[in-house]
Amino acid sequence: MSRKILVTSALPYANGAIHLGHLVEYIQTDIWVRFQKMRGHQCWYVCADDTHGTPVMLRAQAEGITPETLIERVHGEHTRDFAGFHVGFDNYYTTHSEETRACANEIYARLKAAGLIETRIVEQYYDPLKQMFLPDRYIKGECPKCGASDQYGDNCESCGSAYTANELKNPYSVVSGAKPELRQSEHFFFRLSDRRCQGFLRRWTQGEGRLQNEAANKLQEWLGEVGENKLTDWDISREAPYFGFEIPDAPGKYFYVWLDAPIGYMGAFKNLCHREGLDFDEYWGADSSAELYHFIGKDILYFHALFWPAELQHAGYRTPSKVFAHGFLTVDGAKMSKSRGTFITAESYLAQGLDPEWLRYYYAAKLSSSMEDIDLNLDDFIARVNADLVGKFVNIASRAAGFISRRFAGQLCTCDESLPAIQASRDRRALIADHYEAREFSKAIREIMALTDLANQYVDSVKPWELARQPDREHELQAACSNALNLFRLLAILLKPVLPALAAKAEGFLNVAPFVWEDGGSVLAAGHAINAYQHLLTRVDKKQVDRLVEANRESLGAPPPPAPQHHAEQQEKAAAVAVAQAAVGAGGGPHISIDQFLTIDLRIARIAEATPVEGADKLIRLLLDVGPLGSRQVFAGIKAAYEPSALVGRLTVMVANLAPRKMKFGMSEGMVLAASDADGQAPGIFLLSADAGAEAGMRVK
RNA sequence: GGUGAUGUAGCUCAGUCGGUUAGAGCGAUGGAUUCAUAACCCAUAGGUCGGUGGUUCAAUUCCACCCAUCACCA
Repeated sequence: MSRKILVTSALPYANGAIHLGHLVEYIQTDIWVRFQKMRGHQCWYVCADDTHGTPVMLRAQAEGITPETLIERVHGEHTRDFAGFHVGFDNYYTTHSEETRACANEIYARLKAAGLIETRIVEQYYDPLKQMFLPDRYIKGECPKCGASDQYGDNCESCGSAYTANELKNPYSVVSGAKPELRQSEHFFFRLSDRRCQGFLRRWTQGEGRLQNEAANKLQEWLGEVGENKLTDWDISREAPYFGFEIPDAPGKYFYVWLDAPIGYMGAFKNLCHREGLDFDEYWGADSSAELYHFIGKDILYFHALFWPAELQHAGYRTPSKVFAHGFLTVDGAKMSKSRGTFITAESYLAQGLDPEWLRYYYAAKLSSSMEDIDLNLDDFIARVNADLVGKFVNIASRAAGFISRRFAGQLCTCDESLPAIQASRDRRALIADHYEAREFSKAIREIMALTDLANQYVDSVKPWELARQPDREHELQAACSNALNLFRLLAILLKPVLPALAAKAEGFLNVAPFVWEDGGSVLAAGHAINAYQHLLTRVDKKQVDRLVEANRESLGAPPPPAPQHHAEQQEKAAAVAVAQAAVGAGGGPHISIDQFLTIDLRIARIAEATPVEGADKLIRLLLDVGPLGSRQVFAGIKAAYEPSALVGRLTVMVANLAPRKMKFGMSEGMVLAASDADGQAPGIFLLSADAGAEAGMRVK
């Protein structure tokens, strides 16, 4: 029975290059789609560039071109990169399209009619020179807590504290350098907190198989307990100037980029419908019986499992059948890093001459249905691709083809279907199909490689090279090689979703029509003639990988990389975080200047009160007397080592300018210093003391 | 601080609804072989299953705590 399936991958932002992190998702999706198509289902795979928003607008200005020119260029780059990795979209479109605009307007109008759009006054910074409202990450200033300069509008790289842009001291616009002013404007909100949305989402998110268990649990957390409503309304509008869709009944206001991004799925499909003569409503109508799947990264689960289904539901469309979230990519166990050269773009991978199917295979061998991160271990990548694909899989064809071509004019004889290796391939087909269907690609690969081992063992057991020396055993030789090539064919069919180009070469070599899944149930007929064998796949050379890393390495001091695989405006924030982490990274590493040290305001503090904290195992609430600085409440995780009453009256050292932190139990306004052995070799926590004569409030330096 | 995930051989990972000697592939070592891009085949070595306690006749598997990494929340 043929299914009607529509599949999407998340839309990459039109402001940057595709890199290996992105490719996890597109390759995962593509493998799944190719599998569905091989099985004869009607499966459409659409995606698009996510083109709107402030970053695209500003980047275009910086380059002196229009946003339209920028996104057109990036669309070309993305299309090229995806094609290079054999990602077979049926349509790779753009959100900057009339189809997407029409869908966005329609959804907005319906939500408004349903009473789910609300107007509110929002106060935010405005750049008077540039004449635009500034997103938090386009404002810099001095940290309100530690005074560090050049900090972003949402948190401080220096002390790590979080705050709002309005709290920054001496703020300035990153765009123009001007001092921003606070201005009010009217924004539109999607009322996610509405009873209808909440009720619907509680049911929807718990739907059978709708989300991975881990994701469903996370959603449960976001939704809160029954009766409690933790959802907050979503600001979906932005003021001009903004690159995006103007809201129909609100001149000068635009849809926030994240509103029209998922709607881009519909726009891309609508465009495909036009081209292929498909019925849009058959896939998106409220009563659609087609299947709709979104592959996404775990970072955008919130948008796809809350906003998006709630929007669709209340705008009268069908909601997604399932949302598949995957984890992030690490390289050699760490976040991708430009300074280490592990922030590798798709373009450079291809330009350095690496085979895209090596990466497809490696990812497949690592991917499961869970949201766990996957690691690209470069040494393992080389070893695994070479051993599995070249040493085992391709080797089967290579070791049998020569005899068939030279001795039998390319002709095969009857395949022995009772052979254990052939039987095993047959027996495992259904299981492997289940693994593909369930996105358990690593399990599928494990099974296929076990079959590949069987095939090589078979060849070894019949020893064609010995048969070849015995003239009276010609037929045995032909039979052995025919069996081997049939085994190769069966394996190539099983691997085709992962290795489409290699499968195509195999089809050419075996002189057969493009494989479909059902072909795995048959063997090549006696008398079938194959073509001459040519190498199907080369080995990965470690030097190539080294060169790739070198080509992607940026010298220290270069601007921080965008976040590994985040989307749209989230990129900016992650970049700031990355810098903060790099600063503290190399344990014990770089020196700091005396000035940097002096930014930490250490003070002698007298413990005025010390009480246990109800509900916390490790915390003691301290009230510290800091002399002229007054008194501070600090929560310290030292309960394991100290009895609260024993602390009262003693002097210790505190960080007085640490950003206050709102904790479950109240504000913590600093921290006290204590020693402990990070390795746990010498257990215990040891609070610092001051020698006699020190007084509360004295500076420590 | 809370919640969750992860932590199994040098590497990448399975697995254990508690039960005799914990598995695979790669890598290493030894052997065999030469059809195949020195690939393949056979064999061997290598793990106190993150740590400490507890429950149990029995725990890597269950529970508690701790450590490390990551994520989310506040």
